[in-house]
Amino acid sequence: MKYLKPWWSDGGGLLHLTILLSLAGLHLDLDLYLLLPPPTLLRDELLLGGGSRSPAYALDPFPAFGGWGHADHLHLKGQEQDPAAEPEGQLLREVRALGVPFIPRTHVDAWLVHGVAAGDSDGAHELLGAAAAASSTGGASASADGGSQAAPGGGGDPGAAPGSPLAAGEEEKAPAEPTAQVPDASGHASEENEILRAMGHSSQHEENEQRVSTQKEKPLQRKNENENKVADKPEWEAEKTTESRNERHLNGTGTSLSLEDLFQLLSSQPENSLEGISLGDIPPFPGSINDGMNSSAHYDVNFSQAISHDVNLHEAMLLCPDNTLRRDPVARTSQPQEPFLQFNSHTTNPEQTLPGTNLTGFLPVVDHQMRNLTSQDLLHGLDINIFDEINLMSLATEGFDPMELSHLFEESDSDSGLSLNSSQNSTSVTKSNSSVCEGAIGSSSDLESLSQHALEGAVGGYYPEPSKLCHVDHRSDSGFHGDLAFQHILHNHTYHLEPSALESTSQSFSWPEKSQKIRSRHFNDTDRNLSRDERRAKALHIPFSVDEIVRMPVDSFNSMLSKYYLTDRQVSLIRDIRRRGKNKVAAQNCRKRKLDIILNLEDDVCNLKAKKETLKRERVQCNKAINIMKQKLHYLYHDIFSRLRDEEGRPVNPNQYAVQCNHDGSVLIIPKELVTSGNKKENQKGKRERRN
DNA sequence: GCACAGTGTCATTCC
DNA sequence: CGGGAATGACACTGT
Repeated sequence: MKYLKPWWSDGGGLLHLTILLSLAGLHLDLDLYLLLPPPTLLRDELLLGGGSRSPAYALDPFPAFGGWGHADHLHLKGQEQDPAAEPEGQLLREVRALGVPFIPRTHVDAWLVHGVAAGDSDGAHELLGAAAAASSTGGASASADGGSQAAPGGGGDPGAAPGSPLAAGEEEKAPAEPTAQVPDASGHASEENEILRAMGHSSQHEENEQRVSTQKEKPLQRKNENENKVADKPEWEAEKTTESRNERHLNGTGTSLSLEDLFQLLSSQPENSLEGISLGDIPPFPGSINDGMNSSAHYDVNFSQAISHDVNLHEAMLLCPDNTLRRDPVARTSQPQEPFLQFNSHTTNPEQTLPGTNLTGFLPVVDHQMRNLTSQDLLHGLDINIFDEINLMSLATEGFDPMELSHLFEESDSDSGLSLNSSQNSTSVTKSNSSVCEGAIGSSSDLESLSQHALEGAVGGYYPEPSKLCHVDHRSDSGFHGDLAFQHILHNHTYHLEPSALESTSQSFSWPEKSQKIRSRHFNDTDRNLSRDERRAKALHIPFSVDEIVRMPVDSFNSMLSKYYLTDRQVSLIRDIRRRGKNKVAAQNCRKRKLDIILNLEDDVCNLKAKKETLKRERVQCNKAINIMKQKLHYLYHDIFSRLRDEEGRPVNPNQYAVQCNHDGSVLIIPKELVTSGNKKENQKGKRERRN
């Protein structure tokens, strides 16, 4: 709480406060979701005519610091606004159709109170008590109003609102753990249980609301898809422009008292609570966050990029390794584990303090987990990769940026497309209209599923890995889970998740030291069914399947590109997909052909070998025949000469005479000398003839 | 841990 | 000249 003034006086929103506190201690990250825009933003929106839609902004939390000027007017509007009077305003429809997160006001209030308690200030108890008492007037209705408002807002994703039956089912377990394992909390166990039960009811109520909103959401999404074909602005641009609008819905209606009173109490706090604190004590935010106002705009407007905060936190950590990002020992020893205890002990009316929020069942669990970890324990496990993953998450949550996504995919190419989990996750979404939010809180297992579900929704098909949330989760205390609940508002319900994927995804929740390992395993499990191009296509919202893109004839392909409005990135990706697809088929054919050639050659070799054997056998047979003929000739010779007699009647010596057969058929017995000489002459004659 | 096969992709060439 | 096929080379993954 001490850090409130510098930021507030700087014009920034409460969000700054939470960021600052998150730097000093992990327990305050939750407050990142308190979207209280700086006065300039509010005025801008007023000028734009959006003020009437943002009762949440109607609050003037800084009366002691000058206020916003229009606060009263806005406040009246916000309180007068009847959810039924504007059930589906165009703006709201646009926002929901774009799947932009929508945070029920009640949750914001709950987190605010929680964040205050986590602030570990002496005045926090009083503030909490006062806030609870103040919210008792509007808190009860806030639970209902906030829930009803959350439903349409969460309509961007059926599981948007954290309320869920699952949470209700787990709510009995959740409170028991911290109570049993943390003796300090035993004194407040009953109060915790009451709170949790109360919030379980609220979450149940919200779930019912979400079911209604989910049905409304589908046609809206279709409408949005159709509009995308015509609209020049891609979704991600539209989302950016509508983020501020979404934020207006964050607080919903009805519970402004709790916030307002709290702020008044804060402003009326003695200055000693702010003593010794200056901006100089606060490590500057690097990068885009240059000053309080800018950072305020950055964080407040893009409340949905809760992870983005973490990215900046990471950057700050990198730039200021010795700064207070790592909680100082004093803070570590003095602050840990107190927030929830304080919160519980000083929340006289749980239902009003945390109206209708699913955080109820969740907080004790997180608390329990956090109790077992020091802030350093949590931060030590965070490496660059984790923050890079968080970057992915930020992409998913903040406006859809095809360029960045594409870069991400390119970077992830080497890791088997780590990029993203995709389609499989979404099945859980469709499945989890009831379960997504249910898991919102309830138990650690629910938390796992929640982290998964929340990821699924990121941005239409582009789903960061659940483990990323896990990393963030470790540092961000329960606040982040609130963001988790927001993330799945962006669900794209067009993708399917296999049941096995659900199981695997639930395993993805782990603490940092294990997350990398499990992350890769999870990715392998969940992303196995999608090629990289398919993931890329979904990430860029390519309205065609990869198969279509690849197999389509050239003419159809070109006409398709000209028929639909596609960004350069989309066209480039489509052409790449087609090229790679064609080449992939070509490579397959090439290999098949090569294999066929090899097989054919092998067949040829076999045939030739067989032929060789046959020829060998024929040769042997011929040789045998020749030998037989020689033998017969030899016998004939001997037979002839045995019968021949010379002029004196003596037998003719076969060694001196030879039988010569002439061409005319005559047979002569001539001396071998003549035969040899005659043969020589004939040979010489033949040679001469051949020479000539 | 290594070898190997299968696969996707890129670069290049050819048709 | 553009698109696609063919193919060598490389990297990655699973067995």
